[in-house]
Amino acid sequence: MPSGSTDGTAPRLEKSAKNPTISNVASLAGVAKSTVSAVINNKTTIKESTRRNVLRAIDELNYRPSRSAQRGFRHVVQRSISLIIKEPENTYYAEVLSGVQDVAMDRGYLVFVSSSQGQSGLERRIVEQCMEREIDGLLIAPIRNDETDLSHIFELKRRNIHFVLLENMQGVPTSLVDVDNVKASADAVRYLIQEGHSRIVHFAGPHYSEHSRARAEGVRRAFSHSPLAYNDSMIVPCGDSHDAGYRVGLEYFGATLNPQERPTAVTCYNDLVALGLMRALRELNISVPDEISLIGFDDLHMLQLFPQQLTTVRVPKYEMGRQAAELLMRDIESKTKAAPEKVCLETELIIRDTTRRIL
Amino acid sequence: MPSGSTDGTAPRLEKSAKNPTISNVASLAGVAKSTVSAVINNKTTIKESTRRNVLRAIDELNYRPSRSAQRGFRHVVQRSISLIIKEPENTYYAEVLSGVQDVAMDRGYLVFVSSSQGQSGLERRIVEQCMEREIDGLLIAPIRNDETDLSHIFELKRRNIHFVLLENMQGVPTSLVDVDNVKASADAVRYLIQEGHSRIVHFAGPHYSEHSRARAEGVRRAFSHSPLAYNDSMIVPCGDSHDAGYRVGLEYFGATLNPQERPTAVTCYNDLVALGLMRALRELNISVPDEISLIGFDDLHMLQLFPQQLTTVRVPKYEMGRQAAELLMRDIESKTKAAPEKVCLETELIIRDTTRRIL
DNA sequence: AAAGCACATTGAACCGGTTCACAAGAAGCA
DNA sequence: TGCTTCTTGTGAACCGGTTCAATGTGCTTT
Repeated sequence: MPSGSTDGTAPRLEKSAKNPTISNVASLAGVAKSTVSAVINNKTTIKESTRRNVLRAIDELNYRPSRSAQRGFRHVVQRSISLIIKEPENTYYAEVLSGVQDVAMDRGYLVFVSSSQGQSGLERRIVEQCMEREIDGLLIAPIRNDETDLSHIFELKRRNIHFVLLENMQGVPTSLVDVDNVKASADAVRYLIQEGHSRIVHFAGPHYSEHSRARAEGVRRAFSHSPLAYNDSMIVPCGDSHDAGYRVGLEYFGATLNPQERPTAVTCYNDLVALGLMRALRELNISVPDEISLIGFDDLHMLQLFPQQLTTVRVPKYEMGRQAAELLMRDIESKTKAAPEKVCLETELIIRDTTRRIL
Repeated sequence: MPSGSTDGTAPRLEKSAKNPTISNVASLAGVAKSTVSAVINNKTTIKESTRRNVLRAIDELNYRPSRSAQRGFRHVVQRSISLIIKEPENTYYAEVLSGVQDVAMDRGYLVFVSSSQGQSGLERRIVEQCMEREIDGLLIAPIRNDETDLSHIFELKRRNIHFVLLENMQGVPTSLVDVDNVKASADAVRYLIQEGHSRIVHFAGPHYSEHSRARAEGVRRAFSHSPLAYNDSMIVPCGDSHDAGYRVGLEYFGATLNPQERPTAVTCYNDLVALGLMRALRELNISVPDEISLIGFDDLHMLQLFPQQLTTVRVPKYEMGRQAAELLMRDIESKTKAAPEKVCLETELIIRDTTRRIL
């Protein structure tokens, strides 16, 4: 009996807008599910007329096979990880990604990159989405590190999903790859002090970010180890974008144009802020480094493009990506649960053209 | 009988390294699969002792639920799309992503970004990986547009998977969002000719890229509509990175230091190349724009950061991202197959500080 | 006409979870 | 003791595909 009801189940073709299944196609074409499956998978045993018949039914229903059922649940090693970055416009993450991707490719993994756009709500949604999928592990550059809701992170732990952080999160005992931000920032300030600067300020990043707090803490620490006095007005709230650096720079230095009062040196949360600030100072006709010395943080690859070479703290971004990916994959591939591992990489202060000795 | 074999199936616990399933856990704990499922999903109807017993078994086997079977195949709207970019270090894509993400968020979609790192083999692998997953559609900035193997693209069509290109691919009839690169490039050259330049060259991008070929073609076209003669040496093979612009610039202008012979203006494949070239010219002590006028392409947001403002062709990157995402989502959500749609956005030549009138 | 064979198609079992009606045992109550 | 109610756990059915042994059909061959 070549036509009629196919399987035991008789999935009638509802005219509603639900997504069609292989059974709908089979019943419309008057064949068995397995025949439809064979057509879809280009098996050679299908008669041309049957194939056309089935294809017509597929087309009529606009059928698309569900990928979640595709492999019959056979245990497929998916070999993919997801990297969650904060901000794609910061090429910092492009350099990290490069390291991640190199390791991943070597080991046959694919890397998905999602941007949380600096919004922690988005970070949560991305993490949740990753949990829904067959993703073997996550690398996360977390946005917040304060007392806000970290439940998505704990959910990852509860579900035994592997992840490695690219920035410390207090109270989350997990693997981590980072640099010693406090020390690196303190080194930069100490250098300025050595060079004779005494009026130094720090253009700080977002208050909720761990990197930002650590770098501000570094400034404090450098002063406390020096004869100079520290006070809180040395930390200027700014942000993490070049736009923030530009706007805050314009406002801050536009207000005190008297060279006797204003700082002689600024350390910045990151290179982008420093570049934005440089632009503001250029507009205000304040010379760098003659009137103000400037230090960035990260040593972005693109600094090379600028005519004036920024003094900055080099962060081994590519290497961080590599090591984080390696850590993650070791976790994924070891069948036993490994203890969280913290990797701390070295930074280096790169002296270039935006700092000058005073007196 | 509270303990013993559970279901009809008796999945014995192999000591091999295979991934454990919920049945293995159930049989080890001596309960039904459904009980294990209830524990995993934090149902309240489970006695504390049972819960602990099951959790112990889960822990012992190091069990992780398979996410592909998680939702019982109920028709879940995944609502996620994947954006495949060429090169993360080019902030061009960060701006496109921004537009994509804004539309996607509005509509409840999540965006995965993958970088093909300029390697077409990687692009293929990423596309294949996306096909394996529950991804509703793809936005692709294709690397190559020559006669190489495009089977992964055709496979997408065959499988009825929605995708929109961000750069034309010959012979692939599909939806597309782009600008008129030929016209935009010709406009730039025409402007230079109007300003009195006659020795103009174009630093071209990779030969296999459609954008690159279209922009070179624009140069040709501008000359053919002018009294000046075109010849092929006006197209200088370069690349798409600032590094390429720098190296080729050093070589090209290092070779002909005589100002009488060398070009007075250069149009570049993109802004990155132009910035790299500017750096090379700076090192060669050739003044921009006094000795050489320079035009970029893209109008990257980060151009603002530079002391010298680059004249360039503005490409509406954010808008391209928005429109491509909207096109894709319309495709995804319409049950019927829509005809491919080509969207062509407007460009604008932005005159800034790197071009000058001659004579 | 019977046997043999290739080809095309089928249907049941399966993948690894979730769901839910129902059952068994304990506790409460008359 | 008998009846109801509550708590806890069960097992079959199901999700949407794939797989493969078995079956049916038509064509040759003997």
